[in-house]
Amino acid sequence: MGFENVTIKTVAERTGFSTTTVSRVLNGTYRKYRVSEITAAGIIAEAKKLGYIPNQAAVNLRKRTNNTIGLVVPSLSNPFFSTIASVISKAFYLRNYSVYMVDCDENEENERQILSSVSGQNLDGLIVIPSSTDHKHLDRLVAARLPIIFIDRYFEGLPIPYVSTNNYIGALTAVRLLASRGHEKIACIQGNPLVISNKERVRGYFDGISMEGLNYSYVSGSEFTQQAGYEEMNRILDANEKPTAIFAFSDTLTLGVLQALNERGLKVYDDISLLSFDNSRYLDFLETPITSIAQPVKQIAERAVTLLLERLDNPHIDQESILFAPKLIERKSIKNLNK
Amino acid sequence: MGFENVTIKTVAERTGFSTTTVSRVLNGTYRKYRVSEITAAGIIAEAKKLGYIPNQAAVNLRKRTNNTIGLVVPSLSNPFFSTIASVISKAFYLRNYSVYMVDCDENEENERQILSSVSGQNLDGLIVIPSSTDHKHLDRLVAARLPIIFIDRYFEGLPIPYVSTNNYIGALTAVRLLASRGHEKIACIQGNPLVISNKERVRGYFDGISMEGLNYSYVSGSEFTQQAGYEEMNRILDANEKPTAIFAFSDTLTLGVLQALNERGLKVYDDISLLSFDNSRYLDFLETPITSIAQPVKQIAERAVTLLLERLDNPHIDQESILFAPKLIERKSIKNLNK
DNA sequence: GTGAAAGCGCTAACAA
DNA sequence: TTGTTAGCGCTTTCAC
Repeated sequence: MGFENVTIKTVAERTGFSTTTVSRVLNGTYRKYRVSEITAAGIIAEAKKLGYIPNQAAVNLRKRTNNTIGLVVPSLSNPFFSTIASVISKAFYLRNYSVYMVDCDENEENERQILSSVSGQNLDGLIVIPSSTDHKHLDRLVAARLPIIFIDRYFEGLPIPYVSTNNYIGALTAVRLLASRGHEKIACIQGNPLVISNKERVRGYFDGISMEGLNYSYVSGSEFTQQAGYEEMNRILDANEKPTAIFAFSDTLTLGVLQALNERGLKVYDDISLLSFDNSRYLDFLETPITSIAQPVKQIAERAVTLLLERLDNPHIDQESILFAPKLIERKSIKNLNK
Repeated sequence: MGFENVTIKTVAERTGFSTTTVSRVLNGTYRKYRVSEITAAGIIAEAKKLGYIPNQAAVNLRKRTNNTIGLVVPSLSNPFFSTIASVISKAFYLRNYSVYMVDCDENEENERQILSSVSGQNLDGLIVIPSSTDHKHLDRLVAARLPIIFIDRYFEGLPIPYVSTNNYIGALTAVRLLASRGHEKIACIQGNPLVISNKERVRGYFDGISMEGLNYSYVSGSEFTQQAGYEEMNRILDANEKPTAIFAFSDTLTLGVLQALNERGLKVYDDISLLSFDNSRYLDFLETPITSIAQPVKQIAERAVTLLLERLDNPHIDQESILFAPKLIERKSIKNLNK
């Protein structure tokens, strides 16, 4: 830092007590050792006067724990993830935990590296929204019994609790709603195809298609960005067989869809129906308000916090994963073709 | 962690070299000490086999530095801040720095506490978007010569470089544009009134009003949230003297404005003109696309990174603060009253 | 080219 | 009620 040389030793010398006593007082365990209140008060006063601040590295090295949890997210520039990060960060702060947060940029290799160095940080636990397809790089951490909770994306082979939305039901609901309005050609634009939340939506999409006995299906897309949505939508509009409805797997994708539509002077509802995932606040105010599948983002984040906290308290607790129910928010982007 | 007992000592025992040599090899300084390549290769191989991961707490304690920078943000749930956080996090990751990120929840007291404990973390530097009005709690860090960079918000009394948008010019431009379209009653809805970026916008607003010789002015608002925007807009609509144009200081506020308007069946442009700050992507696709003042968010974040990195390299460098020019993005939310 | 030894600041047995 | 002592894992001076 700079001239942070005030240590317990300094305080010990100035008060005439041993470093042990000073340490006990200053880390709050002194009652347990029945240090007299008067001694404690003196030490605390002196520490304050000196501007003593405990060196966390020393504490960490000694106690082999940090009061810090790690939070690994794919990308903070995606509102879905940054909202989660915000909730988690605040929740742990309130409980005197630090959060060591890393943005993987939706990149598997980054995630691997980050997680491989994570054990060097002596973290107490980890909340991760994986960017990765497999979990080899996690196995070591799991074996070391580091408490981990997954959000949004998870690995079915791993005995690690996860919290997410029931994406399958969400997509199924979406498709069936569209079908009930007479849509027979429903195309979907996916995000990251490697990730389970996306895969589950695809599965729900196909099951919806087959339940409804439709014989058109179309899935494409590669990542959850506006640019990708834009490109995919253009591809769809350039194809021979055009869908009557689009199911976009996120609002970032939706923005790209709208961009493509705009450029061609096409209107949501009149020219093509649209349904999205995420239910961002602004959907209400769009030219055509867009029907969407909402995820309970805050609940998801809060549950993850609870789970990790439980686990920190009791490392041997048995925990259940949870898939929250998505919620259909109807607006005005779906034309009724039943006439 | 768990059973992370592989230390340099383990590696030393297994290879027959001293911990000194092992340390030199494993932290990459061995060339300097002319350790033979063959020794190095053997040690590296063994370390890899053992799954050795350096204990950062020990490194930190010994070297009194962390390769970690702190990032203090008001709230990750605000897209403006989360975008910045994303850029910064990725940039430092690329340069092998860890980022210790904290969300203050736009709360002064939180920030104070966070910053007071920060020196215990042995951080190498700090990027902060302050939530606070004064800088007393920063003085100690400044005195300790900890490299700090401010983003968006800053303190003029402090010799700390900042990077932000020229908010004054942004607001001035906005008001003058509105006035040039014949608007004489322009109300503005502000965000956090304590924060300099907001204050500068207010100043620009008032200067615009007076330059244009208008005699109506109205400023209210308390925080950068949709809810606040909604409440303020309702207040405005319930007042006797109604403005013809609204200048909202962020897109989060804008959403609240639209919500209030929607509820009353009022239309942007036809019933009231609207201009916002932030230029979110979705503004293009709103029922009435909204004219906005854009901030170069990524540039801001990247410049902050560059400044801090420079400072880390050379602690005595003299650095310039910078105010980026805002950019007016015209859309269709401003009616021309000059007829 | 390699190693012995000291010590970063803190905590925790163990003693008294 | 308080203190002595050892040591967490690493780096670094000094020595050879």
